[in-house]
Amino acid sequence: MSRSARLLSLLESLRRRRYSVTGKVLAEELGISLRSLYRDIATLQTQGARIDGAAGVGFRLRPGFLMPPLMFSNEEIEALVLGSRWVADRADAPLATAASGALAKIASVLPENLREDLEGSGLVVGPSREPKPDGAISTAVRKAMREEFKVRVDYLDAQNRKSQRTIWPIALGFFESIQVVVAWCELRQSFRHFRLDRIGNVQPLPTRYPKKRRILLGQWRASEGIPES
Amino acid sequence: MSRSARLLSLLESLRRRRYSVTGKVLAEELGISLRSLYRDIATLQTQGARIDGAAGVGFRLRPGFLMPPLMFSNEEIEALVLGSRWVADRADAPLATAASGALAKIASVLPENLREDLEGSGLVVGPSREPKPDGAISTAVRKAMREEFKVRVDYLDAQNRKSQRTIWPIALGFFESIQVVVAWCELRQSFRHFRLDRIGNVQPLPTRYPKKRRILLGQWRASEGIPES
DNA sequence: TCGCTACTGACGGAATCTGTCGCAACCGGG
DNA sequence: CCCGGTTGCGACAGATTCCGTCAGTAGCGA
Repeated sequence: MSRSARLLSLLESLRRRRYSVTGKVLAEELGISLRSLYRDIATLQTQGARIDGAAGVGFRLRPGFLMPPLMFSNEEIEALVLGSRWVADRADAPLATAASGALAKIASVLPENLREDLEGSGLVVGPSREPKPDGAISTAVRKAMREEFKVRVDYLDAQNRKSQRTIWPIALGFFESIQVVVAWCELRQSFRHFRLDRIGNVQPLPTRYPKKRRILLGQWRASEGIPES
Repeated sequence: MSRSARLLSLLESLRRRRYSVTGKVLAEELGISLRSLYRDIATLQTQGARIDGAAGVGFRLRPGFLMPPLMFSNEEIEALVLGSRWVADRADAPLATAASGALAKIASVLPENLREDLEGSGLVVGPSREPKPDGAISTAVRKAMREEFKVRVDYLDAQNRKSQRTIWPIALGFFESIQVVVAWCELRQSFRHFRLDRIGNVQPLPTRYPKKRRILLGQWRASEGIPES
């Protein structure tokens, strides 16, 4: 690989990661020595890329870019198509529609050859075995999450006890056949998760919850020991 | 000026002009010889830049090398993030990397407020229960599909009989825990599907298969009664 | 304090780049 | 049909850059 190609791919590697990467990892990824990596970083910096390097932590590309990114590779197109097909198959109707809408927008900026890749992609998703869960609940929960509003739900717990709770939904997890909403539960005053198929009814409340969802998400991650993805 | 810096500014020069420029002009602008300019153009082309050069006319950068800004709805962003996370979790390593790469590229052409939606998306994919299948086989099959090449595989059928077949892979299906490749089997002279975890070895052949993959895909769909997605 | 990591400098051998020359192929206009 | 302008390619020798290794400094977090 030529050096200039390598610089571009280094930029991509940095762009891809939202948090710090150590030089050693990058060097291995590119197949060069650590010393050369530092030289490459220096080169990019002199050309205008804003790269933070902190000792003991790693490198990070600050948003604010030297160049608009290059066009998608055909593998990236494949990944997007496959992912969208999965969403179209597994998620509730509005989200499924959004998935194909997003794909259409991407297609419209693609050069001819890549558009062919997109349209003729051979990566398909097998149909889900389980029947689709109630889409209305999923849609309502996502809406509340997006806008950071509280909702009131009728819930049936694992022991089949009914309860009614006010929760602050902060994440929605997709598993093989079920979906689980992670939320702060006002009743229990702690983070809980609720299977979507055990929620009988969702009533959106007009009250915003008092913290940023991102903050809550971070706290939940910390409490469960889940690293930043 | 280092060569890599020069390549970037050559790209800028080409992008700035809507119509053809002669090599001589570009060479003078960059302060290099004509021969070196041709070499630089060739380098950019091998790196994916689509540059038309017509004798007697000049060079021109065709659109589609750099990504234009994109606009999505919040729901479309959510769909893309969710889909990409699923791919990043379930597919083989290169495809998983491509998924996050695509997302990063999308992020960098998004306006600020939408970028926040992308980074703070609360839609997550539960970890797969099954161990990941052998990524090398999946990668090799995808490559053959993309380039329409035949491959030779060692296969263990449902009755545990070993066989070696030359197949034309045309599609790869992702199911809950397994992946299945759909292919034309030269041995059986018909479309067959092969579980990826029962393929012991994949040997890429240097021969292209004689029909377009899209045509074969259509024939297979017809033979199975699957509608166009 | 310790471990990890970002940085920098120097050096010699390897790899790449550069300009020059020559030549073929192609386009448009005379 | 020819001719000037242009892209494109190969070869070559000298200049330049690049690379890995070794050594050392310094900052961050625990």
